[in-house]
Formats: sequence, C-alpha cells, structure tokens
Amino acid sequence: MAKGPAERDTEQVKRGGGVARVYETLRNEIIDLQLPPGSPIDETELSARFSMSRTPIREALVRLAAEGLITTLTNRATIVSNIDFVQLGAFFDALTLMYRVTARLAAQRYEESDLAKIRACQAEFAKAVEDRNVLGMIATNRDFHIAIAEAGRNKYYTDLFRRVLDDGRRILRLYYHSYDDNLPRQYVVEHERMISVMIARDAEESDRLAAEHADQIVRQIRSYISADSRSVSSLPL
Amino acid sequence: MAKGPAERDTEQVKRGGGVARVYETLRNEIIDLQLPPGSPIDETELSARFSMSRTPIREALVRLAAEGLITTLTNRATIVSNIDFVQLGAFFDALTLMYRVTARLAAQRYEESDLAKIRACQAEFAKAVEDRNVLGMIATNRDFHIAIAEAGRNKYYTDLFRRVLDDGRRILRLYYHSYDDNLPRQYVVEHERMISVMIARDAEESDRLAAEHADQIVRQIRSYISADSRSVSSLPL
DNA sequence: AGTATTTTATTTGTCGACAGGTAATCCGCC
DNA sequence: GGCGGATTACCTGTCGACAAATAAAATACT
Repeated sequence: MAKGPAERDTEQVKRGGGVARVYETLRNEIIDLQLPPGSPIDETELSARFSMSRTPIREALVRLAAEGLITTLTNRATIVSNIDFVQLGAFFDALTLMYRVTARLAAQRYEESDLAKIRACQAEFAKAVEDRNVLGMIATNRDFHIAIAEAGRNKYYTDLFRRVLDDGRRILRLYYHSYDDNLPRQYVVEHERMISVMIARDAEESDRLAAEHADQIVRQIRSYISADSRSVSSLPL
Repeated sequence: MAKGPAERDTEQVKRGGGVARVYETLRNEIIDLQLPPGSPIDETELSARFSMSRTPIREALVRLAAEGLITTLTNRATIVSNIDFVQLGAFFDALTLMYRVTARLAAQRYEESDLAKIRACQAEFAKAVEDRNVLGMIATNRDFHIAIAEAGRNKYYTDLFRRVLDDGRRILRLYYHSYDDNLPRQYVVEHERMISVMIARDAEESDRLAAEHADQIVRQIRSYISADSRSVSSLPL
C-alpha cells in the first residue's frame, strides 16, 4: 500500500508503464499536498528522479494539466495548481449533489459484487479511524464514496465525483491538524447507515442521508476555515 | 469562423501554439464524426499533415485520451473512441441533471455580461435553424447551453456539462439525417422561454423548463435510435 | 546610486533517430 | 491444402540534443 514516493526503480519496467507511474506518483503527491500549491515542477529534475527521458515525463504532466492539477505557464515554469478558495461554494454544491445522486443510483442498481467492494472500503475506513491515521482516513473515505458511485453505474457521475473528492482531499489535508476524535467516529456510523439503506434499495432515504452527510462535511470544512484563519492567510496566491 | 480543418500553415506559429491547434482540430473532427469511431490515428501521418514533429502530436493525443475521445491500445494503434451505447441511459441521466442544475444556478447568479453572451448564442442557433444548417444547429445549441452553464459559475458543473454535450454532439451527428423541420423550431421557442424565466430570476421555473427541454431531447434521440435500426446495427464495435 | 540595456543562464518546446513490441507475411511442415 | 513457427515490416515509446523564450545577472549609462 505505502509505495515509497521517492523510489527510483532501476529495474526495467514495461514499455509505456513509465508514464503511468510518473502520473500516479505525482498525482498522489499533489493531492496529499506533499507538493504544495505553487510548487515548481522541473522536468529535468523529474527526469533525473525517475531516471527516464523528459518525453514520458512531459506526457504525464500533460495529463495532470488536463485534470487541472498543475498549471503550465507557457515557455516558463509549470507549477502545482492552487486550491481555488473562490470556488469553494461551487465545490460544496457539486460535492453535495454528487453525494445525493450517486447514493440514489447505487440504491437502485447495486449488485452483490459492488456490495463487497463497498464493505471492504468501509472496513478500511473504520480501521483508519481506529488507528487515528488521518491521512488514511481521508484516502479511504474517498475510496468508499467512489465505490458507491461505481455501484450507480454512471461514468459521468463517477468521473465528476472522483474529481470533486480529490479536490476535497487537498482541502481536508490542509486542515487535517484540526481534526478532533469524535467527528470521524460519527462518519463511520453514518457510513454504516448509508449502507443499510442502500441494501434496502430505499433510494429516497439514501438521497436524504447522503444530503445530511454532505452537510456534515461542509459544516466541518467551513468551521476549520473560519477557526484557523492563519492557514487561510498563509495561502499561496 | 470557418477555419479549414485541413490547413497546413507553413507560416511559423508561436512556440507551443502547435499542440493547441492539433488538439482542437482533431477534437472537432472527432466530435463532428469526420473521424468516425474506430478510425485509426496514425502519429506519423498527423506529423506529416501538420508538418511538425511527432512529439507535439503525441501531447495533443494524450490530452484527447485523457478526455476519453480516443483510446490508445498500448504499443499498438490508437483509435477514435466508440460511442458507448451501453451507457446511453447514463448519458440521458447526466444530460437531464446538468440541464436542470445549470439552468437553476444561472437564474440565481447571472450578470449582464452573461446575458449578452447567451443572447448571442441563441441568435446564432436561431440563424442556423433558419438556414437549415444541421451541423451548425448542433454546434450552436451546445454553445448556448454552455453559456448558460457559465452564468451559473460552477466550474465542476460547467466541465461535466461540456463533456456530456460533446458526447451528445457525436450522437446527434449520427442521426442528423433524421431531422425534420418542426422540432428545431420548437427548440428555438423553448430556448427563448428559458431565457425569459432566467431573466426573471425564477430558479424553480428554470429548473422545470430545463427538465422539459431535456425530456424533449431524450425522446427525440430515443425515437431516432428505435426508428433507424440500420444505423444501430452498423455501429462499430 | 539608480536605472536601462545587454549578456548570460536556465528551462521549456521541438526535432530526428533509435529501440522495443506487435501484427502481418512468408516459409516450412504435417 | 491448411496450419504453426520464424521473419519482416511498421508503428509506437523513448532518448539525447538543439533552438527559442524567458528570467536573472552583469554591465554601462545618466
């Protein structure tokens, strides 16, 4: 699970597999804020780090740029994209809507195999909460909701939800030091309830619970932001 | 407006501008089905056509692949992605939801400058209908709804909507020969009503009209598909 | 001393070429 | 004559190098 991010495998990888590795590694580092917003991305440096030519590196960067995770100033530097606090309201809106829509669809369309995946994710999330593993919590929470979305079988929703949740991971990671212990446990309980209602194929109730769950998270993030004004003022522009 | 798609400008373009040209050209050709699903994309051929090296071509292709417009079989060919009729239901769902959400937000948040853009798009759409310009109709209809989405000021919604509408363009383009004349006029009227309600800042009614509009389009596409079974059976796999 | 201009240096964007891999072709064998 | 294996050919993935563009440094000038 914990692949060292600085691994420079000299073992020859399959042709074409290099780009994917660079892409995923950088993606994770950006989302986990190991590469904070504004960090310069040096192609030559990455070329040395992954011990490959600049060409595959560039292709990975193009993909990241297409997702909006990095910003390329033409002919100049390329940097990690900033967290757009101006669009925070848009983020909350989209998050809430996707929570509701995916929960609703999942209740209508889930199959046994989906259920297994969802339960596995929930178990990992519960374990992360038990272990006070904040970063793991954030990641497994994301996986849990993606699993529900996939049970809904709508690629448009799943893709947007993935993007929204990943943006959320960056934001939550900003405030992870503010976490207290009781809220996460509440999330575990709420997740369990969502699963139960989904199994009962109650779409309306799934929708309602998802909306509540979303409000919970939105309130939490809002409280973090207003409470810890230092972080906000130290944001990179 | 009408940039020739096969233009091979020998005039030296600004550094970095080449990729964007290739990307947009190919994107349009794919969406307009000039490059039908399954068409092989040959890098060397494109390199000759745009008279540039394969490197910038590849970067454009990576972007297109990230959007799902092309599919790359590793170490083998890369082809234009197929229209996924299995997920047609998902497409209708997402289309309807985005119509509603963006119309609702636009009614709440539009500003004067948005209104100008929306009216301009609507004028172009009406003109295309008047001219019986089917391809122009499809394109300007898309632009009209994107303009409304942008007035809603939620980048998540706008981006997903753009993707959905572009997929829709490909599907509509498949059946454009089935168009009869009265339906497009109805769309013009419906668009006008949507604008009026939006100006009145009536979010609920905007939502309702958008849902109706979506149903209209869904019904139309469904009728095309069931009526013209030949096209469906000749789909590339 | 401060500012404008030239020079240098670094980094990106592009190129041509090579190597690996897959599919089609050709040949030998049953 | 048909089938299986080796060979060929073509295309993709990767590489090292060069050129343009921008930012920083150094120099000249007021």
